[in-house]
Amino acid sequence: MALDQDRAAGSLYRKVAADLREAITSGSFGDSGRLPAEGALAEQYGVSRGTVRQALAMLRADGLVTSRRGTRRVVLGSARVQSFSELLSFTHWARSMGEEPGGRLESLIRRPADAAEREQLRLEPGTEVYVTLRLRTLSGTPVMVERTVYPPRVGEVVAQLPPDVVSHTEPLREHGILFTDADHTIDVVAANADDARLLGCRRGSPLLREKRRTTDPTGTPVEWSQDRYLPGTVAFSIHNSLASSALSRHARDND
Amino acid sequence: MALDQDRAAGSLYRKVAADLREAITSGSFGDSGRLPAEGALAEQYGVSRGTVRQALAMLRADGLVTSRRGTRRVVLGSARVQSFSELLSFTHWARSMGEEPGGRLESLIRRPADAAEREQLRLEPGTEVYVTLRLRTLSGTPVMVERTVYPPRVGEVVAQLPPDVVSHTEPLREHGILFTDADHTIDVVAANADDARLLGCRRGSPLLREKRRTTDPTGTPVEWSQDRYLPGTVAFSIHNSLASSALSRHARDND
DNA sequence: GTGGCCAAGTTGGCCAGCCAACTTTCGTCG
DNA sequence: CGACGAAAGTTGGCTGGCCAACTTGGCCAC
Repeated sequence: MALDQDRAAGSLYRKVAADLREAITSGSFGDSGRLPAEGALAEQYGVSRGTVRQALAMLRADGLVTSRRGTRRVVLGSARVQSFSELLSFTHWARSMGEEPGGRLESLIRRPADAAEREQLRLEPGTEVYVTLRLRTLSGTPVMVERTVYPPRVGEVVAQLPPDVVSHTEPLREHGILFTDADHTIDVVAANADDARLLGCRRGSPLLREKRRTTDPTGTPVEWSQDRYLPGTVAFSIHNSLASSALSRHARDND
Repeated sequence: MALDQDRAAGSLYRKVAADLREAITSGSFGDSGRLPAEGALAEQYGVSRGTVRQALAMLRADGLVTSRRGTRRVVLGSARVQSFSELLSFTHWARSMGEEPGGRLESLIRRPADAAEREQLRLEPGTEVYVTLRLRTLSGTPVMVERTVYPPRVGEVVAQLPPDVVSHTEPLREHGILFTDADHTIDVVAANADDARLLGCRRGSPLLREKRRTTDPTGTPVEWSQDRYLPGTVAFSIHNSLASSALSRHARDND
C-alpha cells in the first residue's frame, strides 16, 4: 500500500510507475538489483498484473529497467530525467534543472507564409503567419536563439502577450491551445549575423540547431521553430531500444 | 484477413502494426484521414481489441497517428523511417537509405581502462579494454569518425575481425553478443587533428558528436562510442509526445 | 566433480469483458 | 434559425485469466 498519498495524476498505472520510479532512483532495489516479479508488485499495490505491466512499460521506455522473458527485471540507470513536457517547453526544462529561465522578444512580425512554412504548418496559400525572434537565457546568460512561426490562431494569442513573458506554453494553455506532440531534428549550423550579435559569438561559429514542429492533440500544427544553442550549454540525450524509445534534453556536463 | 503472408516477426500485434503502418504510408486512409475504430480493426484482423491497441501504441509512439479519447485516430505524418535497429548500427541505417556503407579500421589498441571508461562500461579497476578508431564512409565519401571502447568479452571478438569488415553488429550477434539498448547524447564539438585528417576538414571546424553507450538484454554494457559526423551529412530526428517517444536518425536534406 | 536434464519461476502475449471519460452528431425546443 | 441536451460512438483504463517462451537453479546420473 504505497499509494496512499497519490503522487501522479489520474490513472492507476501512472501512480504505480511514479512510485516505482522513485523507489528505483532512491536505490531501494540496489543499483543493478532485481525488481520484484510482476505478480508480487500487483499484489503489493492491489492492482492487476496488466496495470503493473503498463507501469513497467513506461520505465522500460525510459531506460530505467530491462525486460526479458524468463528473468526478473533488472535496474539499469538509477538516475534519469523525467521526459514529460521538458522537451516541449524551454521554461519547464530550465526550471527542472534548478536554473532560472529568461527571455527577451527581439521581434514579432506578421506576413504571408512561404512555401516551407505552409508545408510545415499545413496552411492554405496566402495565409498569414506570426514570426517571432527570441533570445533565451539561463540564469542571465544567453544560450539560445529561437525563431518561431505560428499559425494565425496561435499567433494572435502570442502577439497579445507582454514581450517579457517567460513561458509561452502556459498562457497558451489557458487559451485552450495545447502542446502535446513534437517532431525534432537536430544538426549543426553556422551562426549568422543575428545569431552572433544576440549570443555574443563570432559569425560562422558552430551552433547546435533543433528544428521543431509541435502539434496539438488533434494533430494540427501549432508551432514551427528553429532553436540555435551555443555549444557547451546543452546536449540532447536519448534512450532507445528494440522495444521502445524515450528522450530528454539535459544540460551538458564536463566532457 | 490481411495477415496471410506474415510480414513481421513473431507476435500478432507486430504483424498488425506492420500492416497498418504500410496501409497508412501508402495512403489508404487519406493524408489526415481517420483510422477505423479499434473494434472494427479487431474484427477485421480477427484479433482481440487489446492486441489492436498494442499495435496502435507502436504507431502512436512513432508519431504516425494521434490518439484521443472520444475520437477516431487521425493519420499524422504519412511517411516515417522505422526506427528499429537503425540507430544501433551504422550499417543498417546506411542500407535502409539505399546508400552503400563503408569503413576502414585506423587503429586498434588494447590498454587498461581509464576512470571514465570503467564508469561507462561498469568494469573493475585494472580491466583492459579494446579501443578502435574507424573512419566511416557513405558511398565512398567520409562522413564520420568513430571511437569505440569495448569491454574484454566483446573486444576479443572485434579484434579477430578482418579490418575491412563493414558491419560489426552482425558478426558479434553470431558470437552471442546482442545490441538491444542504447543511451545517446548529441552535441557539438570541434575537430581535433585526427578528425581533420580523416574527414578532410579543417582543425577546429564543428562536428556533430554522438556519444553512445550500448547494452545487451541483461543490461551489461557492450560498447561505448564517440561518433563525430561532418555537418550536413546527417541529422537526428525525434518524435516525442506526452504519451511516449520514438527516434530515428536520417540523412539531412536541403535546409 | 562435472555435465546434462528437469522443474519452478518469470515475463511476453493474447483474449473477453466491463466501465468511465470524452467527442461528435443529431434531434428537439425555444 | 440557433442553442441546448440527449444519445451514440470511440478510446482510456482496469480486471482476471490462460498459455507459451524463456531463464535459472537444483537435482541426478555418470
